[in-house]
Amino acid sequence: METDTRSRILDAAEKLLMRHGLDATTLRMITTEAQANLAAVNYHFGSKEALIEAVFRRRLTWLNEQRIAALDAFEAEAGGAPLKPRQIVEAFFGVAIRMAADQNGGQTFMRLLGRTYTEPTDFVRKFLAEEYAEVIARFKAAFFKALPDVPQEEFLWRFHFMMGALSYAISGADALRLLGPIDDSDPDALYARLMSFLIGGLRAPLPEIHAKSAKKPRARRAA
Amino acid sequence: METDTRSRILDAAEKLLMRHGLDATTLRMITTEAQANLAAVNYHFGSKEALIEAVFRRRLTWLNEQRIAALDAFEAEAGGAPLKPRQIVEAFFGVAIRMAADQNGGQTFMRLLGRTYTEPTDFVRKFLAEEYAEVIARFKAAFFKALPDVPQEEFLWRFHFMMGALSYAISGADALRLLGPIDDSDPDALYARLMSFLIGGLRAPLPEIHAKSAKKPRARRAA
DNA sequence: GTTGGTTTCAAACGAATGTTTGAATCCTGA
DNA sequence: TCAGGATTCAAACATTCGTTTGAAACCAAC
Repeated sequence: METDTRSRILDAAEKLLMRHGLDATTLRMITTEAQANLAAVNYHFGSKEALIEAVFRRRLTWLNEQRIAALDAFEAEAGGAPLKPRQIVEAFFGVAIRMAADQNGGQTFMRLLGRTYTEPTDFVRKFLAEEYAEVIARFKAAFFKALPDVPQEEFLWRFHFMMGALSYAISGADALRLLGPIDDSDPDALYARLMSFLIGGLRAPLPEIHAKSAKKPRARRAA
Repeated sequence: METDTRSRILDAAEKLLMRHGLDATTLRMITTEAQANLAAVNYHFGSKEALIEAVFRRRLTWLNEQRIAALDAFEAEAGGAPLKPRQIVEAFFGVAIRMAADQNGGQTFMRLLGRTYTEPTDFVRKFLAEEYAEVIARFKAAFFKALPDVPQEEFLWRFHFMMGALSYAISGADALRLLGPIDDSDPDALYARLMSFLIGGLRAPLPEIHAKSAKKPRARRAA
């Protein structure tokens, strides 16, 4: 390829980290795939950890900027009024699912991101928290405003469940093939499927544990 | 401890594999934690891979037997009639969430299982498919019977999403803490929360994509 | 008490890991 | 053209990995 060594290493690392995980991916695998010398990683990035961090930051910063931009657009359109839950879900998860459909590295990265969530190394969790701080705050506020009758703790759990569904939606059909033959080639279909599921879950009737919590007992339906 | 070396190794491996993943967990970490000699793993299990397989089989077989038993009970009670989706969800995910609440190893194992789903090594995927074959077949049949109006492909995706939500529900608050302070100490509450969410997602309105054929669509979409 | 099989132990094995080194090579600006 | 920083390269660095070995320790049966 014509691209420089640094970019080739980032691309190769992204792909191999997605496929084999953070620990099982060796620098020799990466530099071989990138057609670079073994020492190039330490020359360009300093260490393996710094390379991994660069791989994540390269796309994650952009992803969360897109999320915030989408939220900004909806809020400008609404002009002070609470957004519809569907819009907030679209801004957060829709952007992610669309990036996961991008065959030019976006898909690889999103799969890597999904699997990293459940195998957090300390140093990864550290800069992941950094990268997510702002977007989390913005979306929490938007959701709380849009769903005032859903207890905040309940919503946080549902958000967490939604992240899980997203992660599996993106993770590729690896685990899916346990269920049998299935077609995962249509990103538009996946987008529509996930959206329906997420909104169904988000707006499900509240569980019974909130009855004793002295809230409004008749607010059985979310929003 | 009173337990024998073999059991101590299994317990230590389960705990450390959950915390650090399959590759980052070394035999020296395991044998130190188990207060056993390094060679004990190869003596009792033959290899690191065989140990990992033993860790999974020890509890996964039992878990899936419980799932099938729960399904059997519901089906016997229904006597040929289709089950309620809520009952099938309860039999599959409820059993899992209840095992994840068991502080005596069950929680550790379920977290390990959840994270392994998104980091499948070849040999793990192999016996995971074995262990799941029967239970998947049973539950697919039950769901198809209970939800005849949901296209099978759509349901498989929803089942996949539900697995993702379960995985995150179980995975502990590691990723959750990104969202802010939250209480994950009440297993009953978690059970109720997840059930509401799953059933809400499972019964959500179908997405718009089901007009086209299952394979390559000749006409891409209706207008 | 001695035997024979089971289990534990310290030590070492070769292979693979991330990193470092210092010389070669490339490339740009004067 | 040539000097000098940027980049590449082969080789070696010290560790750590999973596994193997052979002797020591344990333990029930006779």
